[in-house]
Amino acid sequence: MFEFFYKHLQPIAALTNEEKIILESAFIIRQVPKKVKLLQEGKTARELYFIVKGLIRLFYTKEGEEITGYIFKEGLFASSYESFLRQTPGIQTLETLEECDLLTISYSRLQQLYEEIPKMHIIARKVAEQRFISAQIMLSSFILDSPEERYKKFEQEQGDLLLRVPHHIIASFLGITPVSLSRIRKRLKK
Amino acid sequence: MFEFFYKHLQPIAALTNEEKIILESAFIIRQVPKKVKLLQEGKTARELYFIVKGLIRLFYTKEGEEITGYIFKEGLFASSYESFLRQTPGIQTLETLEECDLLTISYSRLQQLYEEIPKMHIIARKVAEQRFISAQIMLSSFILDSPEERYKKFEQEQGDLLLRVPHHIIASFLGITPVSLSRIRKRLKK
DNA sequence: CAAAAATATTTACAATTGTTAATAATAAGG
DNA sequence: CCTTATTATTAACAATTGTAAATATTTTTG
Repeated sequence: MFEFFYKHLQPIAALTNEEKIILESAFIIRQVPKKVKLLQEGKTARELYFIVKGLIRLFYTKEGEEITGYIFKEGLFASSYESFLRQTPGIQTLETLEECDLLTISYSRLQQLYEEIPKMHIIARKVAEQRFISAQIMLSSFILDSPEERYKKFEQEQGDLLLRVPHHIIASFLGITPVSLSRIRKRLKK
Repeated sequence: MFEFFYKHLQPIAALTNEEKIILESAFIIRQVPKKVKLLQEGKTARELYFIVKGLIRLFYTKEGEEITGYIFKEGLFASSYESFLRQTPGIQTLETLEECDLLTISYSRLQQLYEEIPKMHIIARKVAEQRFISAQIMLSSFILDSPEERYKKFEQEQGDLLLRVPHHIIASFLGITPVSLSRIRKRLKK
């Protein structure tokens, strides 16, 4: 369980054995079934999740519709960052798309960790930085690309998700309707 | 010049007089005319700019077209964050839209500042956090809203820019063509 | 102030997307 | 294994957007 965690932290910051022991006491292993809401819109995110196995999606609710904002996969820290970082209620919901193996940590325990393991600051900053850059790339794709181009890029970079995630969820992630996604796929097949 | 700077840092972190003196020696005051490129696509961003007066736009180049990704105004730190944070070449260009009064700092001088003023870490983190949240809000607007709704929100939140910035620049910022923006404005007038 | 450049709007048409509803295909649950 | 629920595709039509080109309008600059 933790080996996978360390493998992903390795390139960011090397960890000593002492630090690993602290981490293993701080993060709680949790198995979560499919379709479980980890965070409800309107609530404050109290936890951060490192995904060892499974998928979590973040979505907004608009006029009764669920509109996907992000799909977290293995090796990522999933959370509603706005809500978690500011400890205020947000408009995002988190839900598992598959059965998940998670490493969970609370906001308050994370603050302790910052003091116990100073290196944690670096890790947190780099993770946030990475997340920011990822948001920036997505944003630029919305500004620069047509829905069809956006789908093509998605296919190249996250094609595996096409097999794991219902297409109507991917459609809303790309900012289009399922109908339009289906048409784009048909168009590209030829 | 620096009063405006301090006024904006105040809510983030209070500064002592000693710290202010260091800041005043670290940041270089610079007047830049309109239409000056502060960063070229393909180059690495070596500087960060705090805007005291004026506007700077960030844009991408696609098939000869300049497509606006962000418009920085007074009180913001302008930069290509990806390129600046990672010190690697990026695809973003920065250009002044008006004559600007800037407080400029280099990447290396900023690293020194982190050591001279530990509080600087907090400021940097909060600024980055703010920028991330802003990107997240923009991103969600692309996923959730139609171009028309996006324009309405822009009008409410950044309406002042409609008078300061050419509309074709705002159009590309909203992910639409100038023609479409003109039609939306016409539609909403009634 | 006049000519040139930049910006904004309009028109006409094609392409794409949204919407709604029906149908087909697939997956899940008792 | 069959029924039900979920997901995916298709069709038909309306609305919106993109594209290209012409025309206004405004701003810049010599």
